[in-house]
Amino acid sequence: MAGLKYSRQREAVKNYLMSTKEHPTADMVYNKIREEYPNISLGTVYRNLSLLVELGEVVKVPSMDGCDHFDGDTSAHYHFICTECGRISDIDTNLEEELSRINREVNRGFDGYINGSAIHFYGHCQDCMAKSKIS
Amino acid sequence: MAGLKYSRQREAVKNYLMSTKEHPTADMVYNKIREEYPNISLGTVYRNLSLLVELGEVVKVPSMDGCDHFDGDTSAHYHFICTECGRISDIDTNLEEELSRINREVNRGFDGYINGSAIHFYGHCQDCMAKSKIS
DNA sequence: TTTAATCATAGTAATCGTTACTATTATTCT
DNA sequence: AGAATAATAGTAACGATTACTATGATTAAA
Repeated sequence: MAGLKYSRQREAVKNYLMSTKEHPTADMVYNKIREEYPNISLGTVYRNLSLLVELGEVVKVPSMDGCDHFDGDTSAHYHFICTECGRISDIDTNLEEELSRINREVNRGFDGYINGSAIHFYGHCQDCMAKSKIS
Repeated sequence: MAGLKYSRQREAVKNYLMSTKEHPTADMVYNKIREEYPNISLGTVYRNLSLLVELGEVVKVPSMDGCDHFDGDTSAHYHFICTECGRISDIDTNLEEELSRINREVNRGFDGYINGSAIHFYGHCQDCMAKSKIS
């Protein structure tokens, strides 16, 4: 009744996302998977990405560049977006304490009910800092 | 040399955004302004919105629904997104202290340089909570 | 206050990420 | 093996946004 069948393509998408720290877009996933399955279709990539997000096996990451990025690491962590090059990287600092305190604090003064929050960070990545020092 | 000329349309866009707490999309702005200027073009709205964002007179707000929302209130505040109806509302709690502490803490363990962060909150707005109690 | 320069506009076409559709292929159940 | 059904490839459609172009408005100078 669940009706979910195995597919090589879906497995390849998931494996790739779990193996990289790149936070790729759908198109980047497509191009990577195409190395192994040259005629996978872009639609298949999109469909499997949203399926995996629904299943909670993959996470959708916000970005500056207007298109969705994906992350196979579903553990609690946060993202840094370089305002120079747009690259997304992981923040490893544990913020669960602070964030749940903030959630409680904000909930106290709020009409509705808050059950989650998202935080992300902006700045210059290591590479872009190095580059700007040279020039 | 700055070359920025006055335009009624731009002023209307800015005034509307400063007068509402709705966090409208470009299309919503377009429909509102059309009441006063029936043949303003959608492109004009988009162009002025990004211009105003560049000038820092308006702020772009992230959302669930895939399209940009705008806010004429540029003071430090945060946003709540209702996961039921998608509506965006303001959070008035002051979090500057907590957030700058978090920024410092995260910066300590990070390769690049963090100069900002964004936080937003998810949950059910007052209206949607009322509705779900009825049914 | 005409003139010249240039910015902004309306209207339309093009772009880009994403989703929907359809006939075919793969997986699963019996 | 065969029937049932989910997943695929390929393509068309979609919606938000951007680009283009000829016309109109604003500014600065004569």
